[in-house]
Amino acid sequence: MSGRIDTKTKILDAAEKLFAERGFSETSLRLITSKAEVNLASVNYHFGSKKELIRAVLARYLDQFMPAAADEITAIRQQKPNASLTEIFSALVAPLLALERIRAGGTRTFLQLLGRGYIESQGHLRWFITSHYGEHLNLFVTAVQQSVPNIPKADIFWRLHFTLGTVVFTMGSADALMDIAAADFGERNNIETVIRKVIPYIASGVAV
Amino acid sequence: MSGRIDTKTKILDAAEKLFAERGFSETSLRLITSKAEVNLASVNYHFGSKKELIRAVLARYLDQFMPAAADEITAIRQQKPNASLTEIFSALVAPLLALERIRAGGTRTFLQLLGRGYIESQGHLRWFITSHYGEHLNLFVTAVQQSVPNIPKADIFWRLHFTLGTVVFTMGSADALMDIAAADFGERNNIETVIRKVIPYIASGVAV
DNA sequence: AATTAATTTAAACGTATGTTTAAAATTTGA
DNA sequence: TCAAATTTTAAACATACGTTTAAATTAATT
Repeated sequence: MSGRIDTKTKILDAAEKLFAERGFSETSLRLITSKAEVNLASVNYHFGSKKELIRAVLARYLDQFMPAAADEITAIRQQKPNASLTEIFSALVAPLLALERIRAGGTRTFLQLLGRGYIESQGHLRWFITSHYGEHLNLFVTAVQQSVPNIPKADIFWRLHFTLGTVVFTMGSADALMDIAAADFGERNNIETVIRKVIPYIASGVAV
Repeated sequence: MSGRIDTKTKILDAAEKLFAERGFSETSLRLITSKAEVNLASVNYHFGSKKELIRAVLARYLDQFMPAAADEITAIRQQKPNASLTEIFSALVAPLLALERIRAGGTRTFLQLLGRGYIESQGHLRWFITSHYGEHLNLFVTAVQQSVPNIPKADIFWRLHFTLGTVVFTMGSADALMDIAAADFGERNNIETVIRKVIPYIASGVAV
C-alpha cells in the first residue's frame, strides 16, 4: 500500500512539472515515467489513461486551492461586507502562495497548468473544472459582483475572463518575462512580486 | 508556376485554420494536406518542414498587420502628440479588423495563432516575432510610454505583457465565451464587439 | 517538338506515441 | 505461513507522426 501511494505520487510529481513546463501533449508518458523512475505501464495501471492523469494532476492543486480560496473570500465578506475589488483579489494571494509551501514553484506550476488546461485541451478540462468546483467559482464571482454592484453582470463575466487570461498567460511565460525584466531593467522578481504587479492591473480593468 | 502558388496557398489556408483551432502540435500534416486536398509530401517540398510551415502561416498575417499597425501608430502620434492610451490601443483595431477582409475570421485566427505561438512553442516563435518585427514593436512600446510618461518603463513592460495575455487568451477561447455570453446574458457578440470590450480593460490596467 | 526543370504523387522509412498483455515480484490478510 | 490480491515489470501492439525517396506527371524553356 505504501508502495502504491509512493508510485502514484512519484508519477504525479514528475507529471505536473513536465506538464507545466512543456504542455500536456508535448509531454510523453515515457518522459514522465523515466523522470519519476517508475515503469511506463504504471501510469495506465494507476490512472487508467493519460487524460485521467492530467485531471489528477490538476485536481491535486484545485482540491487544495479552491476550498482555501473560498474560505478567504467568505472571511473577507464577513469582516468587510464592502470590501474593494483589490481586497477580493488580494484574498486569493495567500491560498496561491500556500501552494508554494507544498512544492517549490507550486504557485506558478498551478497557474501554468490552469492556463494550459484552458488553452490546450478543447473544453474537456474546462468542463472538469467548472463542474467540480462550480460552487467555489460562484462564490468568487458573487463576491466580485458585490464589490462593484454598478457593473452589469455580463461585463463582469467578460472582465473576469480577461483577468484569467492575464494571469495564466503571464504565469505561462513568467520565466522568460522575469529573465527579460532582469536583463533590461535590473529587476529581480519572483512569483510573488509578479502577482503583486498583476493585482492592480486586473483590479483596475475589472472596475473600469 | 500558378500550380505551385496554388498548392502553397491551399496548404497555408488549411494550416492556419487548423493551427488556430487545435494548436500546432495537435495538428498533423496529414490533416492539413487532406483538408487542403494536396499531397502529404507537398508540405515538405514547399516549406521544408512543419516548423517552417508554422512560421510561414504566422508571417502571412504579421507581414500585413505589423506595417499597418505601425502606420496607424505613426499617424496618431503625428496628429495627436498627446494621444491617450485608449487612443493608442484603438489605433490597432482597424489593422486587426482589416485582417477580416482577407479571410473571414482572420482577426480571431491571427490572435489565436499569436497566443499559441507564445505559449505552445518554447520560445522559438517568440524569437521569430521579436527579431523580424522588432522595429514595429518598439514603435508601439514607445508610443505607449509617451502616452503615460509617469509610469516606469519596467512597469509598462509588465503591463503590456499582461495585455498580450488578456488579448490572446480571450481570442483563444472567444468561441466558447461568446456562446456562454449568449446563453447566460442574451448577448450577441462578434470579434469586434469583444475587442471593443477589452480595450477599456487593458487601457485601465496599463495606466493604473 | 524536344529537353529540361519543377511539381505532384504513392510508397516507404524510422521513430515515437498511448495502451495492453502476461508473467514476475511484492504486499496483504487469514 | 501460505494463499490471494496487488503492484511492478519487460515486452509487444497498434497506430500516428514528420520526413524522405524515387518515379510519374506537368510546366517551362529552347
